[in-house]
Amino acid sequence: MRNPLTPLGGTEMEVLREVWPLGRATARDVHDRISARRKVAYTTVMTVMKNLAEKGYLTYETEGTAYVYTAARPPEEVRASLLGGILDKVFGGSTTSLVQALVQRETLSDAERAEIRRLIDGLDDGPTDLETDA
Amino acid sequence: MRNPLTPLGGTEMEVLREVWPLGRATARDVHDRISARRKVAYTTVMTVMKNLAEKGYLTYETEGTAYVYTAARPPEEVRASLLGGILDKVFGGSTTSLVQALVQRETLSDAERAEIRRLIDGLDDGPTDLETDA
DNA sequence: CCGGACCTACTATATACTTAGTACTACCCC
DNA sequence: GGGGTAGTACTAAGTATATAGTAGGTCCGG
Repeated sequence: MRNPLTPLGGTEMEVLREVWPLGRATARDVHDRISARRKVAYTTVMTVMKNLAEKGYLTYETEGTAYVYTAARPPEEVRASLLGGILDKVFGGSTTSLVQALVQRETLSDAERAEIRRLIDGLDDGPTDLETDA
Repeated sequence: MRNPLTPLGGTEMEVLREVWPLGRATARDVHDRISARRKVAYTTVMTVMKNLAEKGYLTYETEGTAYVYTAARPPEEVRASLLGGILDKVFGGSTTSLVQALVQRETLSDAERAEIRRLIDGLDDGPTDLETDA
């Protein structure tokens, strides 16, 4: 596809999201986890992970005969950049328009509302917020 | 691709976003507008619009020899559903996580902040139009 | 040292989306 | 009515992603 809406496909994202919490992960690790949800071949997971490495989302080192993968880019960055693409291509860059679509679909709890308010007001940005009303 | 992250590709979205503000649009209308930005064949636009009709995003009626397309689903619904997919597949369903990614990337103006606050609090004054539906 | 377990590499197929060319049709104007 | 204009249908090819099989290597235990 010469002009995708997102730089990653569904399975690629699915794999990434397994690797992230694991820190270090082999194809077997990821396959085990995904298999708990749906049927997928071990080699499929391998191929996807290799592709993700080629795209720069994962790096790997050999450990014995196996490859151990780790995230090459922080999850926050990947998610932010992906969402940025959606923001531009779907919402014409309008942040409020995006948020509107978000609330239109979701019923937010009071806690979520409060959390979101905190986020948009930038009260917790930066790495210097490890306390104060968490 | 058997498992895309979004139900629409980049060009499909681009076309949809031209049709929406037009209300009724022919392939020529859309082609003219997209051509102002980038080079694309008229027939390409035609094909994409036909595909969008097949997918249920557009309907058409003939007017003389030409097809006049209109949106089959309201833009808000399409955007909300697309974003919902992203929310689930990328952010694991966490709304706050998504908003975090949003603010991490964007610097929000005070007006936007206020507008977003209104939105999440469900007051929904209707579109205050910072963007006029792109 | 041989077999099984586990791993990668290579290969292949399917599907979706993008892009565009070519051919044919309808219509209008002179 | 012939030729240009504009439209659609049909066709096709390229690329990305998903999916998975097969072959071959390594290593460990008996």
